[in-house]
Amino acid sequence: MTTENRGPQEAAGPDDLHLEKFLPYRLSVLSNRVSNAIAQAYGARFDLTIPAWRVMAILGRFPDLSAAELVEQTAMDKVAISRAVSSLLKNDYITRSEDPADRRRQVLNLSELGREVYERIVPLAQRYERDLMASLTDEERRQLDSIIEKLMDRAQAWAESGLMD
Amino acid sequence: MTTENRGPQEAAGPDDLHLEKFLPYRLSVLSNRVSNAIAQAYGARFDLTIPAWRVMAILGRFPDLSAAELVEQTAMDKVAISRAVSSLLKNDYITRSEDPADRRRQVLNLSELGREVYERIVPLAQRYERDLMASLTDEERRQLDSIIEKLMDRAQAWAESGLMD
DNA sequence: TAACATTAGTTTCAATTGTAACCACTACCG
DNA sequence: CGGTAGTGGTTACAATTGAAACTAATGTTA
Repeated sequence: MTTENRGPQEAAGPDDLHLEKFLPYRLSVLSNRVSNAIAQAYGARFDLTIPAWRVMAILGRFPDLSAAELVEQTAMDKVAISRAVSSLLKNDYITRSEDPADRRRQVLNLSELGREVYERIVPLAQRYERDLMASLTDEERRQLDSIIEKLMDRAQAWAESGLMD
Repeated sequence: MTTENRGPQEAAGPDDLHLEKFLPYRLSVLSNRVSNAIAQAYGARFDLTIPAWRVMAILGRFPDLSAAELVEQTAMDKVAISRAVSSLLKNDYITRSEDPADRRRQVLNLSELGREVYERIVPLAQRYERDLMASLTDEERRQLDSIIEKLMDRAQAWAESGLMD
């Protein structure tokens, strides 16, 4: 019932696309598997979505950011940030205060409660990451780091100049 | 106005999470950048969503699959497949015929038109992939391949056994 | 300082996605 | 056979997401 053993019916020519070898596809499957597993772990425990957790993760390291600065840091778009912020406010995980110097700007921070949650999630997230990393050698970890960097730059370049249109 | 030069206000302790170094996060950003860029290229030209294109990519190589077999091949869920299939039928990119041996089962194939589109998209997708790969050395490409394989297996293991709960 | 452009953030509405319930059919078991 | 369990696939409905319009404040120019 699997397609692996359909042998003769396979119709791949030289110009065919082998989805299972196609990097963008593999990245997508890998990324979804990993993110969903982790999100399930903290989502269930603390009522957090992925975007909300990302906002907390950034605010945990960089206090006093505005929504626009979160956009920069997270590569999320401003609507997603706005929604994450309002759900975090509802949970009392963050606080928001006006910047007197620019009354459009809102300064965000983890609340007491938010920091407690943050400090419980961090080790949990790190546990998943360590578990992933444990399947690699030191050497491979270094390689992966530099490879991701390169791919990221390349993909970034596409976005900036309609290069591939 | 960037957060890079906020220097002294950074509050990272030893147990903090450095999102920008956190593998799951980096994978997610990379994967989204890459997939979105490519999807934009073929989506605009041929009115295809990512799931629909994936279905075509598989049918291009493996004719006569059922929806369930597509689920296996693509790691998409059956609702997504069902929707992709119905949109592809609407576009006349695929054909569907009943399996007389099991009347629940529907046999899917690229139509004439679908195959034409497929054959125009394949090189386009490959161009993006090659462009990505071109930023790596041969050695790095091999490394990446094997690293992804390992990470995939690990993440798969999470799903199968509630290992990390 | 009036007019216009820009920036911060939110709201709205439509499209996409995920979960669960559902029909139709086949397989198994007494 | 008749009943029940399992499979293939779709539908329905709720939650998520994205694009664009909008409000409010600041900055800029004449």
